[in-house]
Amino acid sequence: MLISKSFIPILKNNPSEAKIKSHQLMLRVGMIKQSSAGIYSWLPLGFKVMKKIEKIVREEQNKIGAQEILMPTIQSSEIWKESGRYEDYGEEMLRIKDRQDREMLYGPTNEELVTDIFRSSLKSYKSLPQLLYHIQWKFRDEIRPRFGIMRCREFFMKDAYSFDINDEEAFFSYNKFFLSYLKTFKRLNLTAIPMAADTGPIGGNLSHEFIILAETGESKIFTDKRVFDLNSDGTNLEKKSLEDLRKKYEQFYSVTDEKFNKEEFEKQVSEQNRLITKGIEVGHIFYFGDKYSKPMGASVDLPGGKKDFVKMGSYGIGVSRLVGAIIEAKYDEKNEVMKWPISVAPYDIAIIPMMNKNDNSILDKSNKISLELENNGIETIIDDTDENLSSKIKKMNLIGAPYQIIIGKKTEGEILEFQEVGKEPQKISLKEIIKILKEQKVKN
RNA sequence: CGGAGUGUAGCGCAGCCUGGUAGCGCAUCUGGUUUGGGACCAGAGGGUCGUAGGUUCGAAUCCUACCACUCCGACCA
Repeated sequence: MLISKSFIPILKNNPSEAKIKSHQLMLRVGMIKQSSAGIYSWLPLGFKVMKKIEKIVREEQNKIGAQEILMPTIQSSEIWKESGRYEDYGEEMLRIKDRQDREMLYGPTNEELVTDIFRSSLKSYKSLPQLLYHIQWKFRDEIRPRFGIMRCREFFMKDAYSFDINDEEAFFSYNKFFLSYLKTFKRLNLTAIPMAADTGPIGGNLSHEFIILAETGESKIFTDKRVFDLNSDGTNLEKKSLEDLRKKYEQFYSVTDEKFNKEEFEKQVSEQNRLITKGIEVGHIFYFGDKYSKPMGASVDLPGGKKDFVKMGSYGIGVSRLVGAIIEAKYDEKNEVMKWPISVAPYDIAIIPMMNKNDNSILDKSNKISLELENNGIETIIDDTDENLSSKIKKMNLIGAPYQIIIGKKTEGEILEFQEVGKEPQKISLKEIIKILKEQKVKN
């Protein structure tokens, strides 16, 4: 991509309305544009990142056998009346009337809709388990939207739903998502900690929030530092292996303030292991049994000829929120340097030519290098404007490609000035650069 | 919803108190000089001052209502 042809409206000043760094960067570098309170348009740079996050989320859902569907954003109030949540959900639900005066709503979540889909199609225990997910816009009419896309009204979310024959199988499904979430966040280069959580209006009694640490987070968390040393390596999709994984995490005290109990915390966690800080909720999983299947009559025939309501869980990841969450974790606002994890970077490498009006050779060389990189599956962005070096570097630092090449009169032959953002520059050949980036991309 | 603010050019702001028809920096456009860490010179374009009323000879400025947005709080997969 050539900067001169791109739609990446960069501002020199921070817009005054943005108070946290993800919001500042996103407006500054033209990733989003506010449309009204808590509602945003996604411009090319931001959309690219969000799409890459979505892709990773999708891949990790597919890996545990979940199947993708797409439900509408507008739902009928009927099914919500069936579940009883039409009244319970309150002002946060955006209610709309169509021309026939029917009560509709913009979906804040999809338990009812997916339960309706399930009950009308599947009747036998033999069809279970079923894991369905979709990635779709949601709307929650927050009292006070804030922090840009971190707490907005319209947002992009992956929500999955599990259907099982009994509790044991349902916990098995739950644990699959538990693993899937750990793997997803790891690929996004985030350390997300599963924490015991409140179930809120979704209901149920088993729930984990996945939280990443960030000063600007809205959730207060109390945890045992040792939980950060854990990972999901070696876990497979066997029932036992998944149970062990959850136990491994649950052995350490780790909760948000809703579930905080000072006595327990002090009893279970030695003083040097205590960590009280703030975090951003990026995922939330729930088990709620027959909370929806019962009132909505979603049952299957059992082997003995009896019927029972299916046992359900739901599993959310805030895809659009993750864009902000990654920035909160990775943006060095003091030096104005963003470095996207290569798995979601809008561009893999930035090429910075030092232009000379009377000599096109440097730009030609840059274009050749770019083509070569693109042919190897590496996404490039070239600043082909005639600004000076410093201003180009500052701009690229905000765009956040994790690698940069500078090409100018000092460039000698095939040896290029290559730098991983935040590390020492090195002089290596294009071949070596391609090798390094390919390796990084495969790894992530 | 309670409290506090803000609304003037794409972004950041001044002007308002003390009324006389709008200004600065950045960005944009033209020409030129530059180009190894946010360059310089010369010129240009862009705003019915959030909206609607009112007061006044005259309103960005004073008054009223409304709208939008921001912040704090309550709220929150």
